[in-house]
Amino acid sequence: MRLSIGELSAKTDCNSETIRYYERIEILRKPPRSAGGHRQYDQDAVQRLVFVRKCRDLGFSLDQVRELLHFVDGGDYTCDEVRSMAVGHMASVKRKIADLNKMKGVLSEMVNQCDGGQVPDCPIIDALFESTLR
Amino acid sequence: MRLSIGELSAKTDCNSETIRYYERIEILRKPPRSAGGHRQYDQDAVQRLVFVRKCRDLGFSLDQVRELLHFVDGGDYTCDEVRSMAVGHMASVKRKIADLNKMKGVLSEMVNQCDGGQVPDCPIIDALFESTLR
DNA sequence: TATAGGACCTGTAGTAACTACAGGTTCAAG
DNA sequence: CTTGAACCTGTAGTTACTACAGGTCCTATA
Repeated sequence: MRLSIGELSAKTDCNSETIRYYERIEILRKPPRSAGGHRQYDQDAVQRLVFVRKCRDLGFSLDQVRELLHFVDGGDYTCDEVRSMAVGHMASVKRKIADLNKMKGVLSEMVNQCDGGQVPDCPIIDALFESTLR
Repeated sequence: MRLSIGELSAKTDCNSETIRYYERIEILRKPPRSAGGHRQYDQDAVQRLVFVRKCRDLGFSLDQVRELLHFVDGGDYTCDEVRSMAVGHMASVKRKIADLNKMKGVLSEMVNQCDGGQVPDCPIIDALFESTLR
């Protein structure tokens, strides 16, 4: 059974503009069209888009997704290759978490300095003016 | 003592293109110019840029920075206002951390499923094809 | 003082990953 | 057969920079 772009959109929780965008940048394949030019998707297209969205949800870039799809499409990948991409990505996720934790620490320290009164002179602003970056 | 854009750049670890960009979008003030048209910065400009960079390092958006600078410039702010911005921002940092931790969890689970051998069929890829998003 | 070459100038375009139109066509229900 | 929702293409906007191209200025050295 063929799906319109709107139906695919609903099924994958990915909006139609984004689907067309993915097609344009060759993440998704060009689907067949109806007589009037409307896109018609099959089950494989659903699978592929689910794959893409899941990768995106996990923070992979579209370039990384393209690479993963290339593995899948070619069928010529080894578990090793995929695993090392995943491990590398995990490392970058960990770095981001560490950075954000550092931010959180500084922010909470700043907020704690501040009693939140009505005085027009704020320890948070003062802290932001200090030139000791990080 | 007047600083050239390159000197300001070195002092604040913010590259010259970015400084000009900040001026264009009215985060930094237009500095006076030399006879030949080169920008000349003073100590206040250094302070202001340090403030901006520190905010950015803490993850504030440029719009938020603009708002904070508006407080500072006007002098008509209360600690309450600033504090509530900081608290709001901290909440969004916490959300990001939570999201990334979720990603990390899923990634590490996927990676653990995989022994990283040479077989061309990978549990990570399989997991990415599963339609259960999040 | 002439000159070389680094630093500076403006303006535009590119990046990532979408999103939001405008202006037009097709589809499907009544 | 009509109507209006869904679809089509193509372009431009978003964030926070970065990277030129093509030209001008500044300053240290000969």
